[in-house]
Amino acid sequence: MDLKATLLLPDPDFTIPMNADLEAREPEIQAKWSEMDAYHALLRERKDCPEWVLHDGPPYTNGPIHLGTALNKMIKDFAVRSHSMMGFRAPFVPGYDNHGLPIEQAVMAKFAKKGEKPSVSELRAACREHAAEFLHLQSEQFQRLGVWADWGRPYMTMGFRFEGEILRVFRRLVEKGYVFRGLRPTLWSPTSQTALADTEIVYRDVESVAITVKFPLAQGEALENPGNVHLEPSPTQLAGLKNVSAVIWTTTPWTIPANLALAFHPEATYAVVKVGNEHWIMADLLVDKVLGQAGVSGTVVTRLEGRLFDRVGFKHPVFPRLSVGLLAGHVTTEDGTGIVHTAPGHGRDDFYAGQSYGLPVLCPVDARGNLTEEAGEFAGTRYSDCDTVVVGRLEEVGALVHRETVKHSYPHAERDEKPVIFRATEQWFVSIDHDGLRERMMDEINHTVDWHPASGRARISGMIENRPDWCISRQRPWGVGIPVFYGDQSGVPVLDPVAIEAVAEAVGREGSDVWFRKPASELLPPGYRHPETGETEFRKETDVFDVWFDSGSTSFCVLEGNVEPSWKASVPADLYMEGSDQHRGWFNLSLVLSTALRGTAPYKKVATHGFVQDDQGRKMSKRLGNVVDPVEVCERYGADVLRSWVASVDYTDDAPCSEDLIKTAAESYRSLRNTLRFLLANLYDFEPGMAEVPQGLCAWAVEKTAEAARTAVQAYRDLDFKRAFDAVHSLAVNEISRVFADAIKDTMYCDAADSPRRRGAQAASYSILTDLVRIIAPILPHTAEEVYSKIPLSARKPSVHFETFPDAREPVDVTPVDKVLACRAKVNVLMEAWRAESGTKDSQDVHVALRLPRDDAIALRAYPDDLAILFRVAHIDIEEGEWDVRFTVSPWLKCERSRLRRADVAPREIGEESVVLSDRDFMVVAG
RNA sequence: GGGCCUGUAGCUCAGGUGGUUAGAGCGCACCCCUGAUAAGGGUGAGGUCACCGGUUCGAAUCCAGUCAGGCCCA
Repeated sequence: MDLKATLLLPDPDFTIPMNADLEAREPEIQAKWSEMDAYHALLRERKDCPEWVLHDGPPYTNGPIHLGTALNKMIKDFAVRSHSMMGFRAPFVPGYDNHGLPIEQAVMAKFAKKGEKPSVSELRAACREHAAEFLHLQSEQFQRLGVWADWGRPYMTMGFRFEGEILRVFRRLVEKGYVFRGLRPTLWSPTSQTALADTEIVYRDVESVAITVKFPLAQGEALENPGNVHLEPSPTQLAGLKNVSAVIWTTTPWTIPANLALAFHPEATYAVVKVGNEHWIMADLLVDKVLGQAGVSGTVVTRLEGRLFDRVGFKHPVFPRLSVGLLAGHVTTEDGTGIVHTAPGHGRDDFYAGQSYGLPVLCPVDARGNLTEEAGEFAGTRYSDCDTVVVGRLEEVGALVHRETVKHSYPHAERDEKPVIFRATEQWFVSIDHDGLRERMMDEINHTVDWHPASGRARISGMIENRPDWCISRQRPWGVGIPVFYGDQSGVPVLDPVAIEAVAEAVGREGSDVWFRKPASELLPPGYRHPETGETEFRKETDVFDVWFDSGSTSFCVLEGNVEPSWKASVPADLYMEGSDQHRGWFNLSLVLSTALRGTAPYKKVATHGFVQDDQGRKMSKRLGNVVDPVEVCERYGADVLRSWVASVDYTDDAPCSEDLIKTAAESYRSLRNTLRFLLANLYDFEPGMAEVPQGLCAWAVEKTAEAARTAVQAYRDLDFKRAFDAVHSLAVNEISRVFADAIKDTMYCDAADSPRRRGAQAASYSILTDLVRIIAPILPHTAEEVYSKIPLSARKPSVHFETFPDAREPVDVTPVDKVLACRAKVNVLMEAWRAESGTKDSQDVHVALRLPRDDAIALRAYPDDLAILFRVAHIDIEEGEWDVRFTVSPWLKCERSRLRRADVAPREIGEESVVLSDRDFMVVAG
């Protein structure tokens, strides 16, 4: 007879297919989600729940997504989905960062290709279009990853209302007195009279005049002290020495008139060299080189540490002015003299070094590159002519040690290939020390905000402690115009909240183009008068905001709901989650604006992730050909496989990825999927409530699942997705597949359909499956949904993602079964050896005579299920005593139906046929 | 050059307050099953815990340094 037909085998049509075919299946599932508007439906489902807000940091819309942006959005999705399943109402509004130089340059390149020179408004329109194009592409790509978010209403920094709200953030800063105008060195093109960004610079080799110059030690004469710097006495080592000078070297003689300081390295050793009747100070390591170039000889009189020159007064070689000694880390002893001529108006290092000593930003060079009145006797000289004028004067006063011509690389403007200069220009700043802002930020960092990993605190506090005032102005066209008017005659800026609000309204309505399009008279309230000068004619600021001002404002523009009411969420947000580079970026500037205006950080917790590398720890780059494209992975393997990869790495560190690692992730995904498939395949004739979970192995498996669920939920709470996934995967492989699934097969297939034992095993499978599917849902949302849709549930939500995690129950003591399994492992090792020796292939043919200590024997005897099934053998005898195992080949017949050897297996008559069956199988078949 | 971080089996990762033969999953090898079958089960081989010192009765674990890598800055 056809015994196979009498078996209750798993139904392959009922369960999920083994071949996941995710690349086709996932888009179908996603289509269902968008059909039911799952994101909003879930928020409605949780409308009375406590809120948990992850505020999205906006990616820049200058290209398609890459693995890094994908990883970022996926772990955010893990966090949002898991918190929703913890019972929170967890909205997620995705955002995009649209303004800024990279887009502008990409667009300029397009124009250049066509040989066109766009006007500002044409350029801005093209930038907007470019940003919108990639915004839409990124949105599609993020959705393909399975990320749930308010995709229909994302925030974008170029949105009209968003732009208007940025201006209101500025207005509030002005009201509180944080905004000021100051000088700062920028790369400046004297030929086109404009500031340039770093990326618009190319470096070319040029020949420059390099000079070595002496700055005499100040000897108490009356000198102008530009920053009113508190001076320290000169080092005792110099006492009694005559004609002492610090020696510097520079390739920009035109910056000598702007010199305000001499920078020493605190840890370098400096030598005092007697040359004739003079004493020259220079780095010890460079003495030979400097003297050699100058063509003089000298002897080292003494040596001293650089730190001793802190705040020591020197004298400008030409002007009756102090040049103060200061300490700076950027000083090197590799070239020059080890003492750096410092002109805060003409160099970045110089500027910051000067800032920390309170020096003014002296910039005696105008927009065309000519020296100004501030350069005293040099006024009117073109900067490039200083090579002769200034150098000649230095020679005259006897300050010039040496003059040479050097070849070195020097910045040039990309557009006209002409040299550029560092020149301090007027810029807008946000003061970091106004109203104790810096201390208040430090307080938030150290006492209020939670950092994950904990090292984030140290990292950002170092940056906040040392950060200079924030320069928020950029001399660019693609951004939000800084809403400042200048009196047409006086040039006095208007920082008036009323005027700013008027612009904010117009921009919120018509977009930031309006600032560039309309004259001041149409932007200001009718009859507006300059608050200070009373003027009625104005011109507009041409600078735009630093893009970090845009994105730093999101806690106001998005979370406060002023731009879009439905975005309104609790502030501070529960979590910000971005790459660790954002300690300097978004976390930093968001903190500045929020603490200044709101008095608190915008976040309760900050989590950071590392960067994606290849599997050899190298950066991903097109050149190395080691780039993994997330969209391509979705098409070839599926989003859930990519998400498995994410869950397999420690994202707080750099994450390795490669084709091989994706394949590994796919394997681990398949093993989990197969366990789900098996559990589900045996539920085709089951309904919840048919049976309770029986004691023994079933109760054990259910408890192991509950344990894994507890671990996973705690891990989700800790944002430790790897631990959550590991817990589930390890359970599915070790406990469920290897033990439980294997042991219930006989019951499932061979018992009568309604046997209590079979229904009990189904009840256990059902319980395990419904737990598992919820625990994996945040990481494998498509697979969870697919399985969930097929489970014969008593109460069904519209989606598995509307469920909550399994409730934590009291742990059940399953140590008796653990003990049995430990014995099983021990027996397996010995049996493996015996089988090899005896040539017995199948463990199902083996009788085991097991002698073991009392405790173990009790556990085995108390095991309520079939021990032989669990051990995959024909029979087990148990006696107490010293550990010993004997194996023999079973003398019993093999049941033709269940393929088990048992004592009761014998030939039976069924109709005309004789079939070898066990009692159980005979009963089932004979009915 | 500075700040922060990382370096444990072929791969991805675990290894509170230092203490028995350093663990897991994947991969690999061998074997079994062929009623989860482009599946499943059993067993096993793999590690100078980056390197070099130090503290200690004892260090993957603490300290100093070196090397390599990453992010940010200079």
